Amino acid sequence: MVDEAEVRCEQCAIRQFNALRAMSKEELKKVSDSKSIKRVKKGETIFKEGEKLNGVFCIRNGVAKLSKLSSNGKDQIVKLATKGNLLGQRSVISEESANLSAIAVNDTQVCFIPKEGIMNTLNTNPNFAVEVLRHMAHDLKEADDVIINMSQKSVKQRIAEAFLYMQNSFGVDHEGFMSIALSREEIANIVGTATESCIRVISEFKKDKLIKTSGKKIAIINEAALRALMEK
Amino acid sequence: MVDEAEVRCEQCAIRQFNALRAMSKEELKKVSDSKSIKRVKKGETIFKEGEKLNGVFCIRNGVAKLSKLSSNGKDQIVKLATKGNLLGQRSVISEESANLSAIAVNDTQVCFIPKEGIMNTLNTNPNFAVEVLRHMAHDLKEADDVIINMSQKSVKQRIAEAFLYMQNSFGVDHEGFMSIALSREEIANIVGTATESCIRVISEFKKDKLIKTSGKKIAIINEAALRALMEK
DNA sequence: CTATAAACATGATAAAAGTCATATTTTAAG
DNA sequence: CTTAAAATATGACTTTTATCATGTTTATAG
Repeated sequence: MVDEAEVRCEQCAIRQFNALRAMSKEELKKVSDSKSIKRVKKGETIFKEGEKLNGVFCIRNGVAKLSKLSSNGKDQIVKLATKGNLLGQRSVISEESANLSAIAVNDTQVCFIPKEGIMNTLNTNPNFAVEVLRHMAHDLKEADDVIINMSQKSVKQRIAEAFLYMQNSFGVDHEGFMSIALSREEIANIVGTATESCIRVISEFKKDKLIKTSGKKIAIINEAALRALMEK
Repeated sequence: MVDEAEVRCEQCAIRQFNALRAMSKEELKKVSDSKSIKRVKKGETIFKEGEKLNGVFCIRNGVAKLSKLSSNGKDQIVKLATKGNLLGQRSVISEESANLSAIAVNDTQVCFIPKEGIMNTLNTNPNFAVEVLRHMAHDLKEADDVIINMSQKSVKQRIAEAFLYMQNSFGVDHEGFMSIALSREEIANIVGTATESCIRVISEFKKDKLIKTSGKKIAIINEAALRALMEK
């Protein structure tokens, strides 16, 4: 990770996507003074599970995966985070070490915000606290839904859902390929299956003309069918 | 559900287990004036997924299951809630309809607290907001861990873990049987498997002398082995 | 550009889990 | 107490998914 300092939070449009929008001008100024920007290259770690975090990370651009090592030695990706998402909030608030690791999926810029600015504002500005709460409530709902999917849907359905989610969250390029390009192994780690199983399903989807691929890039070509398959 | 009113929140020891502990005397008084106590019999619904909630439910005693219907028609139990847990918080805060249903696992008493008391306090008392946040952060961590278990562990491991969790959270009676007695189907719905598969694993656990049963009641007789199996 | 590793792909097989059928036991209603 | 319904149990079989082996393609370092 490389440090630098260039943009002021007050001018930063990205904060509209997260709870920082509820901070006052003065609070934001303090945060901005204390923050630092870091460049994280693809595959580099932003923080590791078990680590004590001294602040939160706001993603300026790029995508990070939040994952945890299971006792069977496999990594499970719990969530993909992108522009505007705050990482490490949960750990800072509950004053526990990080439950998940955050690793850059592609080259990424993050702002590191020391926890003091966050905690002080939390304890004095109810608007901010409620806004953080709203985001956490949303995350919790999403997590509950992932539990349902993991336990009740087949690997094929989960991969279909993952593709629809990725397309919806990260968009497509001019040729229709999804902007986010994950390895087969990463996709397997999102849906919680073996890499080979994941590859097999992708091959099947290609054969059935639900998707097409070009290297790591994937394009959905029959969204309706993929959606039907997902819902079964 | 039957309504009544008898106990004051100010005198209620249960609030020490949840975010209401961070309310001031006056705030608590208001909540207490507006709350109502309801008795919910085993199997009765406290609220259903999709319902708009006008407040939160604080469990006085008994156990409730929080579940959601999957598109394949099966119920997935996401969480068991017991004395002191607040239900419906997430929906009230994010002003969305309930994502989960809450159903009494045994005869239960809950206090219904209209959302106004909660939201007003949230918007004016940062201590309370932070306390709610802390609880939600904890729930989120738990949910993430459930995702890992669901995707990476076998049915046998998940059932072993469920038993250890149940014993730890709800305790045992004088004969060593767990105080909470779930049906095989409910256990299956917690670990996300077919009822028959769940029954088979329980039979195997009995044969291997890891547990013993008496009707619905289950007692762990070899915790160490169960724990080893869970971690694999 | 070439060597080497990593990622992708696919077959063969095994293991895990689901489904369907059918008893047996337990529980609850009358 | 009896009877019907629900829950538990188990066998037989199918489907899904994991694992291991091996080949092919694609990326990357030098």
